[in-house]
Amino acid sequence: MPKTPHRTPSPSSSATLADVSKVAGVSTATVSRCLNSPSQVSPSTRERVMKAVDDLGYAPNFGAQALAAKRTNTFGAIVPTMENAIFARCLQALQEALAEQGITLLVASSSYDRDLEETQIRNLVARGADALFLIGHDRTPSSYRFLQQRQIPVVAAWVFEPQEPRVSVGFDNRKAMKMIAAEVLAHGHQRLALITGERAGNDRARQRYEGAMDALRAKGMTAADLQVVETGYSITQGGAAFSQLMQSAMPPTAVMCGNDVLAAGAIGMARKLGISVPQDVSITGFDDIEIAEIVTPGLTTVHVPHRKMGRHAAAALIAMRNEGDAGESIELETRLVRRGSLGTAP
Amino acid sequence: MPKTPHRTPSPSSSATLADVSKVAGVSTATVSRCLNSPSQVSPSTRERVMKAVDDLGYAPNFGAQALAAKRTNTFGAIVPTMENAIFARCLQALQEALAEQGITLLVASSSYDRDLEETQIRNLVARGADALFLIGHDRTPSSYRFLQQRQIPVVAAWVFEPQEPRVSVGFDNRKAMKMIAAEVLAHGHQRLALITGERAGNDRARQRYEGAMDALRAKGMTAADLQVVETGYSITQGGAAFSQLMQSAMPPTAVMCGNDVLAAGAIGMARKLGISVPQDVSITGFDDIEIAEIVTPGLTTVHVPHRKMGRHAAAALIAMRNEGDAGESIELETRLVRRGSLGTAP
DNA sequence: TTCGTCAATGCAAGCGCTTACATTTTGCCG
DNA sequence: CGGCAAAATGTAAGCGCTTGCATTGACGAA
Repeated sequence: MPKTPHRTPSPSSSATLADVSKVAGVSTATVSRCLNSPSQVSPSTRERVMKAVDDLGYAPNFGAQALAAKRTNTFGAIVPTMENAIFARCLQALQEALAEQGITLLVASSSYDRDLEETQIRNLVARGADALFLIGHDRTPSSYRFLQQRQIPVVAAWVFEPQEPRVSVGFDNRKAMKMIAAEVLAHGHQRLALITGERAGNDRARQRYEGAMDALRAKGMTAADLQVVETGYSITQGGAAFSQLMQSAMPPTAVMCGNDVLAAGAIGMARKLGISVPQDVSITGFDDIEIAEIVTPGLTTVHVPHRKMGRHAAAALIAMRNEGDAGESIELETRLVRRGSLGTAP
Repeated sequence: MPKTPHRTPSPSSSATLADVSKVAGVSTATVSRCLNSPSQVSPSTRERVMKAVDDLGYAPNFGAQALAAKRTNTFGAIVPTMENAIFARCLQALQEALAEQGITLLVASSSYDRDLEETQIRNLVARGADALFLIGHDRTPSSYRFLQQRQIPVVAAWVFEPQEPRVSVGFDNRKAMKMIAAEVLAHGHQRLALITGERAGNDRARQRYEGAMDALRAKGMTAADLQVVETGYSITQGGAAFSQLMQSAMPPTAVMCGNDVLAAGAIGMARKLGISVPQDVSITGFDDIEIAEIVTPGLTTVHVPHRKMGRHAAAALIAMRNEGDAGESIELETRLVRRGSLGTAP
């Protein structure tokens, strides 16, 4: 019997396959098969092995497994933030859909920072992510170079750009924002403002701005007619931006917000300032996350297909990984949700 | 020159250390050192190696690295949900504190399900997590057995139980809930209700219930005086529970909620039902997440030290891993936050 | 010039697992 | 019972990386 060079199995430290095999009196190959394709092992052996696994509290070492098998069944997702619920429902759906196929999802957040996103991309890929779910198309060139080099399937959500070569599963931000801006204009508002997150490095924000402008231009208005405040992505910052806007000499009668989080901040601040919505000022959001329904008044906003994006992205990613498929972009619809926060101009 | 058995570096597939070493004309050891302890390598070599790394888009294979180095510098965190912001700020702080020490945080969610949590624990440990951050103490015995076997440092947050052997960094849920319930009673309310998430498998929820009862008992009331609705953990379910409560023959004048998410749902539903808060009914929350400030009226709730828990947990976990330290529980303070949702009994 | 020293580098043995291939066992048929 | 195919199991070669130890080469001192 050839001696195995492994250390003796110590109950208080992590057991290895070899430890299990020794206890069960079989080879490591048999243990491995027992775990990965039980049908190849005789029931009696299987039972013995499983008992050893249990006794030793054995759990496979993921790194070693990935190294040997060259697949991880792990996908990665990087979203700009996990501090609010904007991407939560979509991620949840993504995770559920992947779990059905036995795929684990690893999630990281980039804090709306392209460099941090690049780090996270490398991180997830190094950890063996077979495919990646990202938000938007706006990232560093080196991120794209890296992804390209490693041939990692990638799907971008929250955008839809058929002319881009990258595959996206999402919606047309510009069109959607134009829709809600047009609705605002239809309510007779003339003095308009937009609170947006930082647009540099965020294609969704830029497109939404453009969408708003599209609606204004259609009415013969120009960039000068839209007061823009660019700020961070938190509720608090939304509130601060709103307060700043309302303190100007000629405050807007309608404040459109780049997302529901900023809008919720604005509504909260309005209450604090004693400004009533929508009598004194109208406020609109974007995304239709749960908070939009909770605030008073409810937020008039753009509903985006959170769960649908997650599901379709999962399907696309799986196809791309399995079939080596190049992947195809999918456009999903958005729709206007009318609640109380948008009223006619005073 | 000894031939290396590796495949030729192909630009379109992931490069390995060996590929880099070949391109740079050095040994794999040098490349490895270049990446991990650059000071050991001469500047000229370093430069050459770095260029090769860059050209090839090389990124180390995490699994192989962990396998060889026997440390991952990765910690894991499992929270009950990522669909709302309850744990977000704490996780953020945890992540920041760990990042300062060069540690990566992997986050998973258990959907308030103990079995799923066990799966996630095994998952993260298999992936090489050196230490784990968990919520509460209520998990399957086999989870504890597993953790014990692998000697993984664990810190539980959101609870504080000095009598438990497990280390926790958090606060006394029972005391905190007693505090807010006492405040409700002090406002003259007699007909009370509690909306709570499922208590089985959730020690925080059970303790909060007990805390509420403590306050009632102190006034000579009994379990019969507290109408309890147990439901899920979403905003929607909070709203539904509230609606059910208000439709009873003798509706409560104060509805305490197990957390701010449920409370926000209740407030939203109140508006929908045309019930005014706090004139017709008072509502209280727990946790003091951002949403508590945004809803109308603002939520009277218990502020918990989100970021502090994250930071202290990080420190404890690091100490436990490095010094083999057993770890010590830390109690943090909560405080009552009075906003508009709690008023005097009608 | 000859050492000794030390910084820079290379060599090669694993880390824990999977899997192609080789070997043994089992069950059946003639 | 012998013989054979199929089932069960074992053997051993890596997967990509780190690191203890050996080797090389430069430089200053003797």
